[in-house]
Amino acid sequence: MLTLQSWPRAILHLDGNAFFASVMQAAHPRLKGQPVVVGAERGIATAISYEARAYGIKRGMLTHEIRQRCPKVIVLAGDYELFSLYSQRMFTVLRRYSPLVEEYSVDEGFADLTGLRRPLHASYQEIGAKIQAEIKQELDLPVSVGISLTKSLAKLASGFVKPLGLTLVSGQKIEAFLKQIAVEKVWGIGPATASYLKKFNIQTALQFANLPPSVFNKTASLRLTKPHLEIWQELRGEVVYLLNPNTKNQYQSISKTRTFRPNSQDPNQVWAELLNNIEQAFAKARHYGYFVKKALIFLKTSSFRYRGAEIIFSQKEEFPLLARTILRRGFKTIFDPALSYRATGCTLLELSESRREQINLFSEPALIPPQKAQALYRVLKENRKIDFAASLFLRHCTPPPTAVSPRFTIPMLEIKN
DNA sequence: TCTGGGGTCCTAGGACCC
DNA sequence: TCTGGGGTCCTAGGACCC
Repeated sequence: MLTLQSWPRAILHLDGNAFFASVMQAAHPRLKGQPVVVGAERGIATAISYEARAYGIKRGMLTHEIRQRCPKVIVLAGDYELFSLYSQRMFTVLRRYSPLVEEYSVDEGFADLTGLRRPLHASYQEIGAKIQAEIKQELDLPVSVGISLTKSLAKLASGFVKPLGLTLVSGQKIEAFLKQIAVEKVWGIGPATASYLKKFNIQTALQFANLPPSVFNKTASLRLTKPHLEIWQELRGEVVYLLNPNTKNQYQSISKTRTFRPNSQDPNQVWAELLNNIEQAFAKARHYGYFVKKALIFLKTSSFRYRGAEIIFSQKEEFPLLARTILRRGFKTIFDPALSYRATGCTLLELSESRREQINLFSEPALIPPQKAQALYRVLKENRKIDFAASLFLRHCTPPPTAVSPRFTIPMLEIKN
C-alpha cells in the first residue's frame, strides 16, 4: 500500500550582502575595496559596503554626516535598473538548482531543495556552497546562505554569518542554534513584540520557541496573536509559510510620499507637494493598469504627527484630474494653518484592473470627458513634465458649481508618534 | 532609533442587522 | 437610563518587513 509521508523540507534562504553597494562595486571595478554608500539621491544611506561599515556608518544616516565620519567615502546614487538586472541574474543561478524559487525581494529569496540531493549528487550543504560560489564567480556578488526546515529558520540561518556565510540548521541542531539568537532577530518579531516578551523574561529565540502551546489561547496571560503562533511553529520546524513562486506584479495599494525641506506652513506649497504625490501615485497605478476607487491623503507635521482623509471616488478613477475637486476639499479639511508640515503623502486603495462597476445614478458628472483627460495626460507624459504641467493645468481648471459630491469621509487618523 | 520611502497583514471594536 | 444574544462587515490603527 502506498503511504504518504511528509518529509522534512530543506529550505534555502539567499541574502545578497549589502546588495546595492555590492552591485555598484561589482559593476564598477574602481569601487572595489572602497567604502561605498548608496543613497545620494535621497540624502540618506540605503546600502553600505562592508568597507564603509567599518567606519560606523549605519542605514538611514545622512550623507553629510557620513562624510564627516569618513571623508574618503564614495556616496553614489542608486542605479535601480542595474540592481534589478543583477537581481535577475542572481535568481537565474538559484533556479539552476531548484524549480521552486521565491523572489522575496530584490536582494533575497528562497528555494526549496527538498529531495534534490540525489539528482544533484550533493549534500544540502554542498548545494548551498555551489550556489554561493557561482554567484561570486559569475556576478562578483557576496551572498549569505541559510538552509533549514522552514523559511523562518532558513532566514535566521542566512543572517547568522555575514558576509558570505553558509549555515545549515538541521532538525537536531535547532535548539542549539536558537539559543544563540536574540528574540528580536526573528523574522516577524519587531521592537514592540520583543520588548513585550522581555517583560516575561523571554530573551532568546529558543525561549520563545519553548513556550507551551497554551500561551496562544485567548485566555492566556500573554497576549499573542496569530502571526506569533505561526512564527512559533516555524521556529519549531513546522512549515507554515509556503514558498510563493509567483513573481509579484500585483498591488494591494500604491503610495507616494515625500519629505520636503524646510518645513512649510504655506497651504499652496503643501497642496502642490500633495498634488505631486497624487499625480505620481496615479501614474504608477496607470502603469500597472489599475483603476482606483479610494485614496488616502495625509499630511505629516513638523512634530511627526499625521492627519489624513479618506476619499472614496464616485467611480473608479484613472486620472486624479477628474477627482480634483474632492481631493482639494479633502486637503482643506486636514490642513491646519497653525501647523507647519514636513511631508505629504497619498495611498491609493481598492485597485482593480477593470473599470466596470455598478452604475450610480447620483454619480458626479465628469469634470472633463475621460477621452480628453487621456489625451491630455498622453501629451504631458510625452513631454516628461507631467507633474509640473498637470499642476499648472489644474490650477486653472474650475469645477462646475453644480457637481454632486461623492461620498467623502473626514478626519481619520491622528497617529501618535 | 531623533526618524526616508514603499509596502503587507492583522485585530479590536463600532455599526448594523436579525 | 434599560437592555439579550449573536452574526457580519468595515475601518482605524498597530506592527512589521525590505
